[in-house]
Amino acid sequence: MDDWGQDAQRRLAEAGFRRGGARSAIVELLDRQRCALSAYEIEDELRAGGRAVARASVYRVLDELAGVGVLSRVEVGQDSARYEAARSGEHHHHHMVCDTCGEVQPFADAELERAVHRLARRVSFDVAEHDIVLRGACPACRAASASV
Amino acid sequence: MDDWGQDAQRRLAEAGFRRGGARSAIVELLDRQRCALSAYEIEDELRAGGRAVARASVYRVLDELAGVGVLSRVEVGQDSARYEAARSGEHHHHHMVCDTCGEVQPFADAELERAVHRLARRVSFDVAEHDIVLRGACPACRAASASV
DNA sequence: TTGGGTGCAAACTCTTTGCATGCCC
DNA sequence: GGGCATGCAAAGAGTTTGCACCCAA
Repeated sequence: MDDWGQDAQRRLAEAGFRRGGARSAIVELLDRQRCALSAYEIEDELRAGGRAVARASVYRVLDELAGVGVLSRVEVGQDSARYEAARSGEHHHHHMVCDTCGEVQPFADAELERAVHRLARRVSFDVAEHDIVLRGACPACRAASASV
Repeated sequence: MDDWGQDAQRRLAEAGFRRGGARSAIVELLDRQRCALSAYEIEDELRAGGRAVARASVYRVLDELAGVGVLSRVEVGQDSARYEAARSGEHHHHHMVCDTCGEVQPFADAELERAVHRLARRVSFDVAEHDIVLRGACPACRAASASV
């Protein structure tokens, strides 16, 4: 499961970046996540893990990772942007966001992907990526509002 | 085509809002658009049209319109949020964004909508809305980069 | 030794809030 | 006349930039 981390480090090296402690710490943290984190969450997790990284460095490294194509930036709402490892094929997924509590859950759907790819061939743009966000109520918040 | 504007005004009134010049100017502007505008674009258009509205009022009115359910907030990238009239059924669409020049184009696809609705029944969330963003190169930017 | 990597702080952009004034009802 | 609507300015949140120091190569 740490192949993403190694792949990311390799691509950074190929792009001419040197090694650095802050960058490695961020790559390792992202490699351990199952879903997207915000920049602040990344900063907090790193500090909690005993390897604090300056906020500016967090943003710089995220930008570099996105630049070499191993990081996805996900916009799930009005709040801050989220970032997650862009793993190859089989892990491709999208997100559901709870309007009430803000919880973010990943989901994957082959039929939806097929529809997107068929559509991509018909439109005037050269489509490179796609993001799909479902918004609504998570099970917990739905239960809470139903009981009121 | 101005039924959206009237509908919006009616819903605002039902929600207990009074009438106001700034609000009317914004509703009328949004009613004339074919795709989403940013808050700054709205402010500029209004000033250019001779009915300047303070930035704070733009945001306040957009928030009120979204609150009564007649405005969609669209996140299309790293830049600012965009807003567009949420017209009923037949006008439902999503967006393609050019990574190079930032152009935003609307598109609609029935198959994609069907896939989303089928998916919505299977997931744990109560899905109320969905956003789909395609990113890539618009025809002009693709031509420009191919000729380099 | 040299130049990129990092931390710190300030700047910047977009958005929200506070308060005084003015208009709708 | 009373209270919401608006404008202006300042505050806030998230992100970016400038610069000095440090470390990898």
